[in-house]
Order: sequence, then structure tokens, then C-alpha cells
Amino acid sequence: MTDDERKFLEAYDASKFAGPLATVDMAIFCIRDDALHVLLIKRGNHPDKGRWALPGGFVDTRRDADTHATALRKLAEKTGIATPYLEQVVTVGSSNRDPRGWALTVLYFALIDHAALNPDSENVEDAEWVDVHEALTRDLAFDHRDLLTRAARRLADKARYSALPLKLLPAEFTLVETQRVFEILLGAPLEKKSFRRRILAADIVEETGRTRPSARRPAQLYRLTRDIQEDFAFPGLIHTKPALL
Amino acid sequence: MTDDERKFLEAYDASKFAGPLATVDMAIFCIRDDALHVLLIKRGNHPDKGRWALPGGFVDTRRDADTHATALRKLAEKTGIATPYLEQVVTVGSSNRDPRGWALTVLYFALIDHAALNPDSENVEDAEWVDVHEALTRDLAFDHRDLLTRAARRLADKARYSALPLKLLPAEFTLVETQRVFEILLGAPLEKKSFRRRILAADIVEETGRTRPSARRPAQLYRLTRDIQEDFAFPGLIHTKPALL
DNA sequence: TAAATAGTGTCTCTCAGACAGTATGGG
DNA sequence: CCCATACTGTCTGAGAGACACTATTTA
Repeated sequence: MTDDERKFLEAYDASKFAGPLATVDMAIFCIRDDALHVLLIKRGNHPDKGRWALPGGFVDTRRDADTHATALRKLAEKTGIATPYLEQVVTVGSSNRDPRGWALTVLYFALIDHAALNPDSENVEDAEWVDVHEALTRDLAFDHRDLLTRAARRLADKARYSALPLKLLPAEFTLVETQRVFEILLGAPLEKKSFRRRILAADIVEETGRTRPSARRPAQLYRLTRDIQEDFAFPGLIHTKPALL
Repeated sequence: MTDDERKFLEAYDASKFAGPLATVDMAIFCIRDDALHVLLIKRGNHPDKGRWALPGGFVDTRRDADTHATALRKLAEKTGIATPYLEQVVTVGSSNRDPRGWALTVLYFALIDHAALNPDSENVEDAEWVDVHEALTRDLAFDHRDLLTRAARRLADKARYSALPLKLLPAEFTLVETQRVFEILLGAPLEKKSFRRRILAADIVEETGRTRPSARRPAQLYRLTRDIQEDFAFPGLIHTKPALL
């Protein structure tokens, strides 16, 4: 850094510029009662007080090293879960989406295993797990209906060409359960043989050799062969029409 | 809106909260000399004065209705092009990417037809079209090397499963040119017959019945059957392994 | 009619879809 | 031994890859 640049930075006062409000919002998804659910929070403050909203809040430039940290902080506050799958969906910033002023929000979605939740957190009055289809019929705060639509569509798209939905399952899962998660996200039944052929060929799951107690023939339990992180490159688990070569 | 809420908003002063700096950066791509190029700007101001950077700037909450408008404004300033293909890539915000403070940038990429550029704009000293591979070897300002990597990867990914690269071509184009664009983006040769079968089956291009003058057999010219916008759902133009069903 | 590029015919092999069939547990 | 659910065998049809072949232009 040159002296010239050092002088410039000393004289620079970022607070002189009226930038937008910066927030992070989250669509936290889990599978529950054979359907995709999302966590909604009842707003306790103005604006839109009393309406249901996606969890979120302002970026805290003192506490959060980056937006990912903001998202993890919010997620831990609401669910107690520290290491979910977290993926940035989109950023929406405009002058009219928040009455407080020009507001910019970075939207994330998180995938969690419903069983990993603390059961105590179920009976909180201002938080509710809601079926995504029902949530989209509610009069959500701000533009959260749009945000939820985008997050849900992203997840459904990824079910088409990646193995990401595995992150909605517990550490050990059966292939029948896995297929069901994909069917829920895709909204269509899948062919059992094809599904199994592909997920096994993809080499992303392995048998544990264990089963869960069952009244019928118990299904083999599987686990991931490696962890799934954002930008992982698993082959998809459903057949998509080949691309335009 | 309730009286209660109105009172809250009147008392609200957004400038009291020290939010992050909010900027928009752009990777503007075109095909040139048989390679993917990106527009770089030499920074005239601190910080990182004199280093090459992606075009971009602060969100102007008075002029820009939303971040898309900021991106279009920047694009028009640098290229004079008003209606490119524009797509949001990612948002990066952290405390250490800009010495002026906690800075959040929304990254877009734009695809333009090189021939649509005003030739005058070629000889500007502080702007340069650079081969993307070369650009990534330069010591770019801030974290723009990371940003450019992400934008270029997104474009390459989309070449795999969408018809988006057609937006790098002029209004009329040949199938051989189209195939070449895909090959540049994918970094691998494609099978001519398969490519043609797929692009024609996709029903996204149609013959114009015209040709360009040529020293050899002239190629048929095609045009898009409909415009490509963000979130369009064209089938891809290359063969991808089917997803995990 | 030669050269060069545009564009096609057609074989093969892979694999998704379909679905009937077998396996394995508890009652 | 019956039932329900887990899991497999196998046929078929679609279509991607490969590549040799034909077509069309100028010189």
C-alpha cells in the first residue's frame, strides 16, 4: 500500500454514503409429514408486525465476518443447528420492498434433517414449521412470498440435476426414503429401479450393513460416502433430457 | 398500514445503522478472436488505483430502483449496450474484501455480441477486452479474480445444460459458429452431428433462408425463435449424464 | 474439377423406463 | 404360510457418439 493510498483511506468515511439497508433472509427447509416444510417466524416488530416471515435480520458488520456468518448466526438462533447445508439463492435489492428504505437482502436456503431439531423448539409461539405450499398461500411480510418461491424453486431444480436432497435426510437413511424425498421435491413419482441404478452408480452412498426395526422386511440403511457442500459436483439423481450438444 | 406502524416509520432513521458498503460488479463477456473475453477497467481512484478490475460501482439509492438497474446503468456507461442478457451470479460480502470497510457486492454477468459494440469504444485507455484465461492471471483489484472465476464458471456450467451461449452470437448466426461458441466455453470439441440434432430438436432456432458471402460453401443463417431471458427453460445443448433418479 | 467447408446417413452401444418377478422380514 | 414391503432381472426403445459420406460453393 502506497502512502497516497494510506492517506486516502484515513480520510475515507464510509458512513457519509447513504447505502441500502443490508439483511440476510433464510428459507430453512426440512421434510416432515411426507411434505417439504419451511420455518416461518411471526414478526414481533414493525414493519409488518404480526405477519409471518422468513427468519432473517440485519448484517451486523461488527459480529459477522461475511454474509455466510450472518446466515449461520440466524440459523443457530432459530434452530440450534450449527452445520447445515447452506446455499445462497439470490440477492434482491430495491427501493420499494421495505418501507424503511432501499433494502437489499441476501437470500439463503438451509436444508436440515427434521429429526436433528430440539423437540423443545417445537412449541414456540412465534415460530412454526409450515408446509411450503401452505406457506405460499399466506400473506407473508415484505416480499417474502417471492423469496420463498425462489428458494423452493431452486431446491426443486437441484433435485433434478444433483444429489442435494440427501441433505434433508438423517445420517442413515434407506433408499426408499431417499426416493420419497425426491418425489416430494419433484412432485412426481419416480421409477424405483431407475432411481436405485443411478444413486448406486453415482457412488455417493454406501451400505452401513444395518437396518431399522420394522414390521415388514426392513430396508438396508445407507450413509453418504462423502459430505455434500455447496458447489459439490455430484451427478444428478434423476434423468434429465441431455443438454444441447 | 396502522397508525402504530406509521409512527414507527416516521421515527425510523436508516442512516443510524452502519450498514455495509453496497456495490454491483459485472463480468461482461463476449466472444472475440475465437476466445471468451471479459471487459476490464483500470481503476482511476483509490483503493487499488491503477489495477485492473471488473466494471462496477456503488448502488445509488436515489437513481437505481433495484440492483438490476444499477447493473444496467454500469453496462450502458461502459459499452453503450442497453438490452444485454443479464444474470445475477452471486453476492459476496465480508469485512476484509475492501479496505474502506465491510463491503457487499452483487455480481452480475452480461453476455453481448461483440459486433454490437461501438468500434470507437475500442481505443479507450482505461478499458480493455481481455481473454478470460489471461485476465485470471492478472493481479486484479480487490477480490475480482474470485468474482471473475465464479462468473466464468457459471457461464461454462450453463453451456452444459442450457442454450444461453446463443446470447453471445449476433442476431443471425450459423450452426457452425454456434457449435464453436459452445466448444470455447466447454473447452472441448463437440460432435457435429449430435450438436445439430439437439439444437434443431430443441426448436429454439429457425432458418432465415439467407447466407453470408463466403469463399466456400456458405452456411445457412439461423435466428432465435424466441428471446432468451434469465430463468428461461431451454433444454441444454450438450449431452449431460442424466440426473440421479 | 479441386479444395474447403457445410451438412447428412446410419450403425452401435448405453441406459432410462417399464414392470414382472423374487427375497425377506413379522405376525 | 400369508402379507407387505424391499429389492432385482430383463426387455425395449430412444438417442448420443462416431465417422464416413454427400452437397455446395468459389476459384
